[in-house]
Amino acid sequence: MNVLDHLRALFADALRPLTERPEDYALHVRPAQDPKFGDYQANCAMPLRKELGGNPREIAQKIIDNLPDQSIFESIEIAGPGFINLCLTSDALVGELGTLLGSDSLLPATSGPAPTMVIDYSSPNVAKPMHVGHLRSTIIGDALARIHRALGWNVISDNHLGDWGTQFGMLIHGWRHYRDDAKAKENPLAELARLYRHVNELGENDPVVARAARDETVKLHEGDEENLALWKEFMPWCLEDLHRIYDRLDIRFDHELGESFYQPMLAETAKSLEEKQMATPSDGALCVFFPDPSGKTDDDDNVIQRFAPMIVRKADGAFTYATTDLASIRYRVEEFQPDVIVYVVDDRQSLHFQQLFEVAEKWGYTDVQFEHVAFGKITGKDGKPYKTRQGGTVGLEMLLDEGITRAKASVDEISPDLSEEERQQVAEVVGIGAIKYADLSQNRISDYIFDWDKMISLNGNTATYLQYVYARNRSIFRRGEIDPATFFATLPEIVLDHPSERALALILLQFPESLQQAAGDFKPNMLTTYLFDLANAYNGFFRDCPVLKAPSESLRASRLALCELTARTIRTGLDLLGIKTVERM
RNA sequence: GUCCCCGUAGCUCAAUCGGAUAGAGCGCUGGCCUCCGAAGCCAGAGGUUGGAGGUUCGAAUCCUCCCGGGGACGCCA
Repeated sequence: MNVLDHLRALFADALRPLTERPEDYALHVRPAQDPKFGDYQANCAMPLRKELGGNPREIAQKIIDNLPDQSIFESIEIAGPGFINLCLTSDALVGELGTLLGSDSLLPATSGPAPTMVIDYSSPNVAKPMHVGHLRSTIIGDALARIHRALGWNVISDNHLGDWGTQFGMLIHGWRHYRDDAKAKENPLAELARLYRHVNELGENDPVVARAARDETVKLHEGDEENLALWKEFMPWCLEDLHRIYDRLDIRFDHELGESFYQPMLAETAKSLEEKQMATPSDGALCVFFPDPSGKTDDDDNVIQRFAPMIVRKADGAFTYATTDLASIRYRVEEFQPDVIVYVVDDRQSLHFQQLFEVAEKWGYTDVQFEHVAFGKITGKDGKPYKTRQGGTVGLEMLLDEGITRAKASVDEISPDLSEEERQQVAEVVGIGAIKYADLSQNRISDYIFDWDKMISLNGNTATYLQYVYARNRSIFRRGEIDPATFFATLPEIVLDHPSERALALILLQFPESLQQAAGDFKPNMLTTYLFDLANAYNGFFRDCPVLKAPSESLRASRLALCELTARTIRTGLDLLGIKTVERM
């Protein structure tokens, strides 16, 4: 069981006679900020004083007296204005570690019905090369999906592809007029990419071409059979192209329901909004307005609007992405019955989502929680959007290649003893891991400065550092010629005599807490911070406590167990971030 | 003009619904390989958390105002 949850349950019981909201106050139990305060601290007495009055230290004492079971505590002390500092017994820690070591999973079994989450991320436009702008949504979304799954959620990941946009007009126009049959036959995907770039370039200088491409899009949307046939021909090639990149990133989706999927539902969506009198005609378009609830008017006697209107149908009859998003909400709710729908989309679309969620609620979707998980942009060291030296967009594929190339150069230099094949494998794991971790380790809301040297560095809070700690850990088992699977078939007794052993033990038990934190706030950096802290605690242990040369067989086995649990935790934690590990590097 | 996000060490960033003395990395200074991987570890210096008020036992965190940066704002998605 998760230690923190256990302590909170204990304190909730102790608080029950004192307040009507024991669970709320029990949330003030948390890991100690400083080891000198103990392992955990309960900060419930001070806020409770607001409700009960009196002296918070006396309240703290009452809480302690009410604790139903104090056997897991080495000490319980009241400090300062009423902090309750808790120190766990080594027996309690050892017991939990033993359970973990003997279990297949590092995570507590979940109880109760699993909540369902639909998570929408990545969402590139097909038929256009993916670029650096798609990176954050893809990586953060995938990590959040994995973390929630690990915590027992029923997670449905959905890639809301842009597969019905103007790029198809360009492709269709290009296919008709500039196609190279030989190339199209040999590699249709490459030919499509070439045609897209070609028409895009032509259109920038030639209004006639731009117009022709737009007309093809309109024909497609109107259901023109020939254009629809071409669309159906192109789509598998486009998807194949996307999946190749997702494979490299080790990312998969449960669904890829793009704009085209919802296209048949849009008219009905608009109609429903109109019937419910949520949307009204305005200047030929169909709009949802957001009047200020106060009913205040401006100088021209118009009711003040909180936002610009959401346009459901344009004056030319075309539907907008807002309509598509509403249709997708209806579909997702009916199809998956989610408790929450999460959108991992950049921060610039906050207003759109604010409007979308408000309209959805009004439309009747009140039993589902909506979350916009926003993030900032990727910039270069100059703080401007990340571009190539020539000022162009950085392709995602090239970015991955460069990460691997840079990692390969490091590995070649540092580990010449590994075979070329193994160095290449290591480079791929390190390169991709570095790119992902650099993104995930930062508070997602800030802009993030893309810096190759920093992300592949072995110093500091990087994937490479964690992978290195993991590999060093595994080398202990290799050097000792110990196979973990057979060695731990009989569980050794764990002893925590040295402070570094104890510190490592404590943090090992906090892995589930870090996941809950990361999941609760949709902040993967909570998990990266935990893994970095764990790696540092392990380094302290590794420095202070010889493992293979431990003074006794039993201590050796105990320390091997701590190594093994550390390795499992780092491996699992990185896996939940979508990052792989290698046994040697 | 309205609204949203951000402002923390020289630089890049953390900080668990408000908690004890605000923490890391880089860079800087010094120390550690007859010792399980030195791509490493340890120690040190470095702060008026943009500013001013307020709320309270307690504020980087909440409220108000101001300054600075970014972004969004009717027929693109």
